[in-house]
This record gives sequence, structure tokens and C-alpha cells, in this order.
Amino acid sequence: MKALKYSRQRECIKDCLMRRHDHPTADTLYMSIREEFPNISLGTVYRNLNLLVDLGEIRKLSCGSGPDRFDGDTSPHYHFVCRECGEVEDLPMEAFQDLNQAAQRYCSGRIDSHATYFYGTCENCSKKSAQSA
Amino acid sequence: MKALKYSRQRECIKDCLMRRHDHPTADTLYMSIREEFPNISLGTVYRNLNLLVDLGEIRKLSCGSGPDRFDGDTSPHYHFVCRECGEVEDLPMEAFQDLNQAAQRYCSGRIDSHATYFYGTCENCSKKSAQSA
DNA sequence: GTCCCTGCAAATCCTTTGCACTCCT
DNA sequence: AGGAGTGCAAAGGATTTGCAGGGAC
Repeated sequence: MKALKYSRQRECIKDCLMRRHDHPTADTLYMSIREEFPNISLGTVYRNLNLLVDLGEIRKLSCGSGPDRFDGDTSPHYHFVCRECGEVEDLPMEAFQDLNQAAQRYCSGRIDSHATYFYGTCENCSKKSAQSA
Repeated sequence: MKALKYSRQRECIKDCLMRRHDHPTADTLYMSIREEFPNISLGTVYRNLNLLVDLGEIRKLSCGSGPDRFDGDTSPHYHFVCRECGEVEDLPMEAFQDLNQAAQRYCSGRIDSHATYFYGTCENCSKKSAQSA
């Protein structure tokens, strides 16, 4: 494995992500980081996001359609995903601690984590479809 | 909405998927279907898979890395995803029926489904890394 | 000085789409 | 006949990668 060196860009990417409570895509984050680093490249954003995911400092959410999203909150929690607009929200709901445990026995204890996504239509989108109907 | 017409290709795609108990990607399925329809195109495979998903006859699994996978089993069940090779297996474990219910109250009953993925290293991959170590 | 990290651009991978033609009803 | 489905190839979107130069240690 290689030595990790400090980089202002990585620091900024992490800070930005921690500060937000939405679940931005790499591109959204890129836009926002360009305010501080106008020359940063999307490739650098991806590289650092993947690095931070590997270090366990952030989480990547692959919730179906659209690009992956990133989450600065690594504590166990659930997400609600809107089928229409793709937005992702945290559910303020206790995660089932038992679930990993319960699943372990079905695959010889090889599980290290799990992710649960709830799907539906968000408030905004259900308003919109009510209007157009 | 448009009228749905029969197509031999769609029939074959569905049959193929139902017959398998792995969770093939569109491309894997395409390879396998070409034995029966040598001229079928990948676009047709994608079009029909998406159609079948919309009809609720099959499920699409987006489990993180690599291309989406498809599942002919629409009953509620959990999946184990190998971080190294990306393979997906069913967990022969009862799904928590309560989970949707429990989550509903946190987003005004807008949830229509949920998906849970367990992550770890599969048997094959853990053997391999043991060998190379 | 060394090696990691960056910006840039090209490449890659997966998936969707436009079009002319074919097949189902 | 009419419209939905197909094959083909090109387009599209998201992400990764090779490379030459810049920055951390």
C-alpha cells in the first residue's frame, strides 16, 4: 500500500461533503468545490471520493437510477430514494442492528456491512403529479 | 399507455432469466440468448428488461459496483454482494416484513418497496486472497 | 529528491436512442 | 393497415485512466 499525502483538494472535498446533509453526486460536489478551487478537475473529485470511501471516511450510495451519491455520515442509517427525481433523504429511524447479525449465519459470517434503500415518491414529486393530473 | 404486443424475443429473455438462479447482467443474458436468437441486439435486451421491470415481472438490482443485474424472483428476499468479484447471491433468509411498515411513518407512507444488500467477500474470493497471501 | 497528487483529455464502460424495417394483431 | 417491436449503430452519461507537471514530506 502507498503512503497517503495531504492534499488541500481532498481536505476540501471531505469538508464540503461533511457540511452538507443532502447526498450529492460527484458532479454536484464538483460544482460546489469549484467555488474554492476553480481549477479542480472532475477526475480529482472522483479519485478522492473513491479514496475516502476506501478509507471508510465517507459512504457511496448506489440506489438504482442516476449517478452514485456520497454521504459524509458513516453511521448506520437508512435512506429514502425518490423514484421520480432521484433525490435521497435520510430516514430518522433507528437502524436494525440485528440485521447484519441475522444475515451472518446465511453466509458464514462474511458480511461486513449492509445497505437498505426505501423507494417511493417524495413530497415534491407527488405534489407535481397531483398538479398535472 | 401503449398496447403491449407479444414478441418472441421478450418471451425468451424472460424465460432465460426465470430459469437462472444467478443474477445476470444484461450482457450475460444477451450472450446466453444469442444461442437461440443469434441476431438479437443488446439494445433489445435492455429494452425488454426495462419493460419487464416496469411491469413488475422481474427486478433490477443496483448493488454498487459494476453493471446492474436482473432477478427473475420478485418475492421479497435479501442479496449478498461480493465486494471483490461483484457476484450476487440470494440469502435464504426471511425478509423482515416489518421494515417497510416501520419506515412508513418516517416519510408519510410514501414508501412502496425497499431493497437491502449485504456486502462482504464471497467464498471464492476469500479462498483466492488466502492463496495469494 | 522522491513519490504522491493534480489537471487535462482521452478512453472505457454501461445504457439509451433514432431510424428504417419487420412482425403481431 | 397500423402500430409496437427489432437490429443496428451512433449517441449519451458516468466514471476511470494515462500522462506530464506540481506539491508534500
